[in-house]
Parts: sequence; C-alpha cells; structure tokens
Amino acid sequence: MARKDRAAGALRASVTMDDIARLAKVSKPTVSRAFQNSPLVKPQTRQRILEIARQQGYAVNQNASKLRAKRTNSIAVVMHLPAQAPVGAGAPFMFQLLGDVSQGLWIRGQDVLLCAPVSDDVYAYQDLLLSKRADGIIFLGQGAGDGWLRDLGRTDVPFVVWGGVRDAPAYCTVGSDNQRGGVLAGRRFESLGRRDILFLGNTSHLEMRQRRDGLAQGLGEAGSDARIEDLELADFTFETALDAMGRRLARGERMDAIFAGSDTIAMAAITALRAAGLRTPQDVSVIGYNDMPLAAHFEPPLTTIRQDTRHAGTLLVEKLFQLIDGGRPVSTKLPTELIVRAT
Amino acid sequence: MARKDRAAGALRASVTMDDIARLAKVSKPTVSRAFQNSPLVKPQTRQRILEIARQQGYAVNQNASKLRAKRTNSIAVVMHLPAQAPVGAGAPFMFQLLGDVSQGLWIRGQDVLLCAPVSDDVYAYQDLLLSKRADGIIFLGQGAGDGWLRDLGRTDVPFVVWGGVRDAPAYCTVGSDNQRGGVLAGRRFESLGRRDILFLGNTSHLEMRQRRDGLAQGLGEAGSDARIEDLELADFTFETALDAMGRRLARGERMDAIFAGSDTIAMAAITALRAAGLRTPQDVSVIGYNDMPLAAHFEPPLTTIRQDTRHAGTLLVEKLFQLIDGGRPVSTKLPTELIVRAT
DNA sequence: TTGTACGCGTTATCAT
DNA sequence: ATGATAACGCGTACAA
Repeated sequence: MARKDRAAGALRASVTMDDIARLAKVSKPTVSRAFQNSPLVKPQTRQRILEIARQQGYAVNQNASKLRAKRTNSIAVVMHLPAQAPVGAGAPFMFQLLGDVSQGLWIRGQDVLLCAPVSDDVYAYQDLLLSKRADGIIFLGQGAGDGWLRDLGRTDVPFVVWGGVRDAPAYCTVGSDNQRGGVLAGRRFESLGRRDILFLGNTSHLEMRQRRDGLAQGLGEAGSDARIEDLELADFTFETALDAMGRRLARGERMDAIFAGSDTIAMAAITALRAAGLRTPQDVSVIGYNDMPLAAHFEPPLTTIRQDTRHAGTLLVEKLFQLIDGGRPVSTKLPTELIVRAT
Repeated sequence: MARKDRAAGALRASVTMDDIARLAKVSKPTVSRAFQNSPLVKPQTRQRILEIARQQGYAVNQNASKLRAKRTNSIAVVMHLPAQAPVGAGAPFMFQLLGDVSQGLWIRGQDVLLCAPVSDDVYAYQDLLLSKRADGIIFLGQGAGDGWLRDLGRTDVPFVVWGGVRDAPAYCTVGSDNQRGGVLAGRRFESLGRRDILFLGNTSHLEMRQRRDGLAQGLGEAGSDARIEDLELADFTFETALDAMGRRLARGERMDAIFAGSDTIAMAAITALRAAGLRTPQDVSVIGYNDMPLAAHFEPPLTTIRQDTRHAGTLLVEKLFQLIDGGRPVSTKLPTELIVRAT
C-alpha cells in the first residue's frame, strides 16, 4: 500500500541522503552504510532507514556515488548493431552473445553501456575510461582488421574481445577455434572427394580468414590437389550472399563444394544453387558455420560447424574482471565440432 | 604522433580540469566552457585548451558532470535478451529494433543503458530515474500482461513502449497494427475457404491477442462459420512451437489453416506438418508474422504479415524526448501488409 | 555502532 | 570573454 502510494505519486524534488538521515534521526554516513549493507550498521537501524527511504521514494544518486567512490560499476559493450544496414549473418549469434554477456554483467551488479564501434580510433575507447563512464570494455567482434585492437592492447585500458584468437594474442580474446573448424570442413570435403572448393566469406575478418586457412589445411593433409577459390562478400547478409553467388553462377563458374562463413551465408548459397538448377549435396556439397537454430530445419538440413558458445559470455566477463583486478587472463579457444546433416 | 604517444602510454592518475586550466593558463570554468562548445570562449583559447587536454589524455569526468548538471544524458533500454533461454521468435526483429533505437539515441548524444526486465515492479523502473542513471526508459516489448506498465504510466517516469497499441493507451506506445494484421490473415483464409483455423501464439501477450482478435474479425466479416482454436505456446522459440505442434498432430487433431504469431513459429509449424505427412499449402494454409529476411527464402516461401518498422526506432526515441520535454506524444500504429507467397 | 569533517571533479552564478 | 566561488550528493577518514 505504501509502495503503491509512492509509485503512483510524483517524484519529489531530489530527496537526498541528508533528508533520510534527518527523518531517521541518524547521520548521513549511517544512511550511506545502510545502503551499502555495511555490517557496521545495526540491522534495526538499517531497517528503519530503508523503510523511510522507500516511503520517501529515495534512491542513492549513482552519479554522486560514482564520483566519490571512483568506480563506475559499468562495463561498455561494443558491438555492431543491425541499424541502417540489414541484419547480417552473425546477427542471431551476436544477439545471443550480447544476452549472455549482459547476464553475466548484471549478476555482478554492473551496468551495461551499449556502444557502437564508431571508429577504429584507440582514443575513442580510452575516452570511455577517462571520462569515467565505464571500468572496462567488452568488444563483440573484431571487425575488418584488428590492428587498432592491438594498439589498444598496448594501453592500460582493460578490455576483452570476442573474435578470432591469434597465436600470440596482443589482447585477451575468447573465440571459436576457427582454424580447427576449417580443418573439419576440409577433411569432410576431402573424404567426399570434392576438388573445387569455394570459400564464401571475407578474409579481411580474422575469424573468417582462420576458417579459410583451416579449410586449406584440412584439404592438404591428405595430399589433396583440391583448389580453393574465394568469393569475398561485402557484408554477411543473406541477400548479399545470394546476390554474389547468383552472379558467379550466372558467369558459368562452377564448384563442387562450398564452405560458407556462416549458416545464413550457406543458406543463401544453397538457394542460389537451386535457382541455377544445381542440387545440394549431389552437385555441390555445402558446410556452414555456427549451427544456428534454424540450420537443422532448413531444407535440406544444413551440415555445419558448431561452436560451443555456452560459456562464452561468462568467460568474457570473468576475464575482463581479472584484467580490471590486475590479473593477466589468457585467451581461450572454444571447441568446435562438425555436425553432419544433409548438405 | 602526439596522439600515438598518449594512446600507448599509461593513463595518468586522474588529470582534472584544474590541471588543464593551469597548463592552459586559464580558469577552470573556461575549460568547462571550452568542452561544452560554449560560444562564450574565444575559438583560439578553445583550441589551445583542447590541444592541451589531448596531450594530457584528459576527458571530462562524466560522473561529476552529471552530478552537477543534473542530467544524465542516458536512456535505459529495457528488453528481454536471449540469455539462458534459447533465442525466441521475435528475436531477430527485436535485435533490429534495438539497433534502430540505439542509433537514434547515439545521434542525440545519449548513452544507452541496457537493462533486463527484471521484474514487473514499477519501483524497479522508477529507481532508474531516482538513482539518476537515466533520464527516461524505452521498453522493447510488453511481456505477458501490461498492467505494471499501466501503473508506471501513472507516475511521472518518462517512458515509451514498443508493443501492442491499446485503444485508450495508458502510456505512449509504438507498435504494429496487430489487429489489422490479423484481419488480413482472416480475410485471406476466408477467401481460400478455410474453416478450421489454428492460432499459434500466446494470447496473454497483448500483441498476440490483438492478432488473434483481428483474425476472428477478418473471418467473421463475411459471415463465415469458421472455427478458431488456440494453441498457447510457453515461449516463441522454434523448438517449442515445433514440439507443441508435433504433439497436437500426434493426437490426431487437424486444421486447414494456421495463423502463427511469428515467422519462426510458422516455420516450425510447417516443419511439424511435413513430419506428419501434411502438405503446405495444399492441406494446411499457413500465415506468419513479421516478414523476417529468411521468410522469403524458406521452403516453401512463407506467406506473412509485414509490418513497416523502418521508423519504429526513430519514433520511439522522438516520442520519449517529447515526454521528457514535458509534451504528450500520441501512440502510433504502424501499417501492416499481407505478403502472399507460397503458403 | 555512530557521528564530524572534508573532498571527489564538475558546472552555475555572479562578477569583472 | 574570463575568473572567483559555491554548490551538486555522496563516501571515507577519523574520532567518539
């Protein structure tokens, strides 16, 4: 009832800690301690203070608190959101990852500051810390070329990255074992006797390049003479992939296997093949990446590389806090698995 | 070069405005004005101040700024993220919407505070404002039952909502014209002579209920004697829908048309029908909702209701700021269109 | 267990 | 066009 009244009422003009202290007949620091669950304050006193605060519709001013305590308790999450551009291939996966990461952050009582990768300028990200808006940064995706991330790694900005893990990472990364994923695809094609392989993606993205490198390795292991060609995609949307594949096929170029950088791209490829009168997998074998939920129910069900991302979010958050606490967390490659379905 | 040095170097222990003022041989307020692009400060002075700030790796402490200025320049965006739960039906759409909204916010120089709908407790959201963490709230989705939103509407918390628009909205809403979408589906089934309609969704969600109500209306317009049954889904994932449909079909229950609450649900329904030996659209006609990118390329291509969401994000942001500035923005229903494909 | 005194880094007000 | 001064609301030493 009391709550309902307050909820329905107007927000008073800035009730402060002083007001609560006065009403509770204690001093301001005691109120402060009560709100921090300090063991120093007698439970009874605490109760009374909190009750009065509720009645007054009071909440601790976080800006004052952050200013004083010199901690923001917020983490910036930087990712490419589907804005004006159509939503791309990794989108469902990235959305899931955002959810996991946020969850991990909320559990630790951190605010999540959502940011777009405005520029590759190191300064823009340093600014997040300098202006005391966040205590650390989580990058979801490296974008094309991670040179700026390597630069950022040389500063003392605490940050972790979801993306391709380098052999000697200049910054803490969590990502799928893309190379191994590629190897699995390569071996599969090899065992199917495929010779003319098309890689569908964009090798300026580290993750994609690693997948492609793995593909070459997996094919080469058996001393195969298979050829790999690349079709570089400007973005990773269904439409772009469909269009690029359609034009390639119209030019009469053929292949007997496709390794796609994502499931969405793989679906687009199969759609383009069908439009050109080519059958999957009889004429062209196709492997995707991610094992997105719809992959299993696509027609035909998609053969793909599954990455074990259950703990990716948690890992990223844990490592970031290790970093903030002065630790030196290591990068992690998540295991990868070939899911053979119909393509 | 100077930038590179700074970027590579350590963050000095809290450079403050005082330091910059001293180095630039001006007073603190002048530095403050310089950073606010105040016309009061001579361009030349401004240049010098900013240059020195760069060199020193200085950025205005936002917490101090917010405390003093009593504005946070941040907006909370509250949405259900795909966390532990599998990613649901509306997910791609919601992700897109999040992107649009964030974009609109960033353009206005607002920080985006990402929040989960922790509870339906009005107080939790009031707290965001009381604790000065945000100036307003954007809710992406109403959840099951919007009573708490109606309560919140009685407070002076500035907020807007994406979701179902009521006839006499108790709060500012932007959403698809769900009722009309349902009518279009109903008329379509009517013209196809379908009689046993299944609605696949969850009517405790306002948007879904409006779609279902529209369906009934569209069917009834021609004096049809069609029957509508409901299959209530616990969540809107592909798997859940597939499972629920599978069990219903196993029980021998039949229908000759399905109106699904989303495209993902529609795809699951078609998959379940196929598994039961039923053909779409010969045996069962199916209509989805959203016209998600993959809908056109599903096999068979999905007939669906498209909502014009291009400006949804912009609209939400605009209306929220009208609210913050003391205005009374009206709710908006976005037009809706039947896209006839193969189902 | 609680209170006193001070400063966190900024911006607003007023004066010059 | 710029400077002096006083808050903004809180948390932390330190004292009691």
